[in-house]
Amino acid sequence: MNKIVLLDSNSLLNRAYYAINMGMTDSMGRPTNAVYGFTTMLLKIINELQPTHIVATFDVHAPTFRKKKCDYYKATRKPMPEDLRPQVDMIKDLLRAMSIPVYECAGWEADDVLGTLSDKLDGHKIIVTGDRDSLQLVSNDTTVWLTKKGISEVIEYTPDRLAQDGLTPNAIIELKALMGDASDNIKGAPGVGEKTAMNLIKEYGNIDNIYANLSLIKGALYTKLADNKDMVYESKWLATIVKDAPIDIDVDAMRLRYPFDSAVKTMMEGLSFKSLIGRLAFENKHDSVQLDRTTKELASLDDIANLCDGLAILECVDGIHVSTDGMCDMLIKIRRSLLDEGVDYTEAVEALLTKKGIIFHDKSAFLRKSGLSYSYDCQDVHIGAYIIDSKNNYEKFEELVLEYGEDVQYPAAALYMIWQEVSDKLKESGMYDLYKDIELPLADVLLDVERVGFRVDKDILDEINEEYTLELAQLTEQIYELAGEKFNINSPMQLGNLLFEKLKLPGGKKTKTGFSSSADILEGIIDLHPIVPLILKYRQLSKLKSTYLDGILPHLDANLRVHTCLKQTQTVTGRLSSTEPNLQNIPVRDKEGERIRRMFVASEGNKLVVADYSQIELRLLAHFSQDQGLVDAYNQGDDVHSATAAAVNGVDISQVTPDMRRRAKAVNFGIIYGISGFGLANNIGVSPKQANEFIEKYFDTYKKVKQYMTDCVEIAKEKGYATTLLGRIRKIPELKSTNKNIQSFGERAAMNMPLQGTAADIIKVAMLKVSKALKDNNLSAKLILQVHDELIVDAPVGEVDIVKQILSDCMSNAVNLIVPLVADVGVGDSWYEAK
DNA sequence: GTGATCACG
DNA sequence: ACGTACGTGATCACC
Repeated sequence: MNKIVLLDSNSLLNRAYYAINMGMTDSMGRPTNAVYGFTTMLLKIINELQPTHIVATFDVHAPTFRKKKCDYYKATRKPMPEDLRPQVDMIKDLLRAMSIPVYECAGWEADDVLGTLSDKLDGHKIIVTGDRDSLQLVSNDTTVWLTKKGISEVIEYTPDRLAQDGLTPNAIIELKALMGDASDNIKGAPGVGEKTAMNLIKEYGNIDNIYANLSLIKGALYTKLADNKDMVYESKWLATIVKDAPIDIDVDAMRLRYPFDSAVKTMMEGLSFKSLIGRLAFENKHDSVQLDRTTKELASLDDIANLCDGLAILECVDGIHVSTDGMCDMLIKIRRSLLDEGVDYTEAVEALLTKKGIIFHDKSAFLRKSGLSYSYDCQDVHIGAYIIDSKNNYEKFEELVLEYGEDVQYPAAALYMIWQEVSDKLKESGMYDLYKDIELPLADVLLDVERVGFRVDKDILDEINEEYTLELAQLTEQIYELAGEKFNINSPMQLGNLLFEKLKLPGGKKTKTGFSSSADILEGIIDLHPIVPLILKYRQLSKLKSTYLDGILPHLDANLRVHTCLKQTQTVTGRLSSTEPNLQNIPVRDKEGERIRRMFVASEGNKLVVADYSQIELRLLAHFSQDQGLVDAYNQGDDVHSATAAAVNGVDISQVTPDMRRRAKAVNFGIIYGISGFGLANNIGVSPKQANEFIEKYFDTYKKVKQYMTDCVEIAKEKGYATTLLGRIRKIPELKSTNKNIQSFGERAAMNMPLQGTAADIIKVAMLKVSKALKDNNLSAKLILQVHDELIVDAPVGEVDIVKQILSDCMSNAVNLIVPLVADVGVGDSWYEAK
């Protein structure tokens, strides 16, 4: 059966244009970012879908015959950005060279052309687009590849996939008719948003049925629907993609001619698409380049295994085939030759994995996607390159290759060359040990942590959710009542207008978009109007609900565990980051935080053992500065904030008032962040003048701290980077900026990096020690999370005591400082109880 | 996509 | 006279 890909070219170019903004140009300096993104997508399509036919559709910008529909659209459509327009012609030229026909129809939207093609063509049609509207074209023989996150990922929509979201192709139209779409100038029923529309469609199925049963609908919604019936029907007409645009269809012309003609290669060379050329196949190759051993046709598993000894290229396996996404033609050739021989691909991959000395681009990503484990000696250039320059995160192999100036056409060779350069740089900069002894083994620990996951008590979650839902409904009503109107409380703009214009509360402008309604502003006017505290409470609950209740639910697995992704190459300071979901920002501070943390529980029959470093960054400050006052305070086991307050105010530690301690604590934090009078003032609510006095007194008390801070900045300026205890560097080019703000930022970063970065180093060492100790003692307790200065272990009740000991020892002895490194340990059934 | 807001260390 | 605390990620509204 024919497999026909229909490209929604304008939509894809638009997505690509915004997704790739690193100033790509061709040899003549013309921007090529959108063309590049589009071509990448085309490559992905060819590799993954292996279509028999491809056709591209475009919008026409100067239609000769206007259908009424266009008049609606043109009113609001944003003009195409200046540096995107010329790229439309570039891609059309490229498509022509590829013999991919271009369909466009004056007076009709590209959507309509897509609709017509998908309706008239026989076979399996796949529409590739970034526009959700096309989902209405999904059918038994038409699927939609919808781009996500720019263009790097796609979701394939089939009728079944739509049903998962509670949708049907027709429902897409009905929804849009109800809620409208500002970008297409479709009005819908004003006041009906996504939620209401979804509920209506769930209940009644379609608009006709809604209006047939209108009497069942009560209140404001009835009025909104009744008053706008005509508009809703007009919107539906506008939202419906037509399937009979007047176009001549020539199926044969759409047949994919791949490998492409060498003209395509020439053209891509002109566009400077070096990396893409290596991943596409061309006919009539008259390469002057000598093929090396990495690109020759491979015949057997032995060949692969031999070749990959010490030189391999694994990034992404899903199920039974190695994806070539981000990878090389060598793998394509391996696949082809193996398939020709009838060899099982899993076997081939496993054969590769018996080899030691493999160089991975990104081992973690590979193992994550494949579900495999790999514990032999290996190297990882993604991690290596991150350590060399933590600002860059080369998640895509091509980006890494581009950065290191290698040739993507021979990816295995490129990877090998990059590894050579990375390891040289690591050794030169004294960071090879950090790489080899800490970061590389840590990657395996992190993967284990992810795979074990954190148990969530769904009953508690549901209970809190129910309660919040109720309370939010009540708050909403009260807020509307006090405001005298309904509005979207979640909209900072609408809220600002209400508070500061309608209610004329003081607070004025603060952001460039309008009034600021942030919590600290609202706190300042909390007594001036009864609506303010209600809004604060609403904000709090809706934040908690959307992020930590509704936001966690989709991440629960069948065993009610969440598996966060701990990224090792994300932050500039060396910290980890946690995503999908972020388990490093689970609320803790007040009563509601307590309730949320009660959801996070130990496995059946287990306890959570939680250990966190006590003031690790401040202890590091004492260590680095060697300030006697600070060092003594820690060695004597004093409460350091109180000791600071006493020293700064010149009183005995017993005379320190809570307020003095609070301010001293704020100054201590300020020091860690690279103090500024303004910042401190903002934080503790005093005048900048007063704040500056605090700082002055602090530095007077801890003279060597001041010296240390000054030295940090000076050394960083001289070297261009700041360092940590274990030699990790953070490049700080901002220090060279002529813009004073940017330079000041660089200075604060230079003061902060040794503290925050060293703390990150230390807990990484502790994690390795803990992980090893748990294994060495044959414990089934598992490390399940790190939150910057805190480690969480899920341990059988019988192992709790030894785990407490292990955590405390490993953390305290991770490194040797001139002050004690203390870790407090707690045990409980939930995260809350254990802290 | 960007900005505002707010959750954490 | 400027604008600023350091490091993250998720959600929402808006363009």
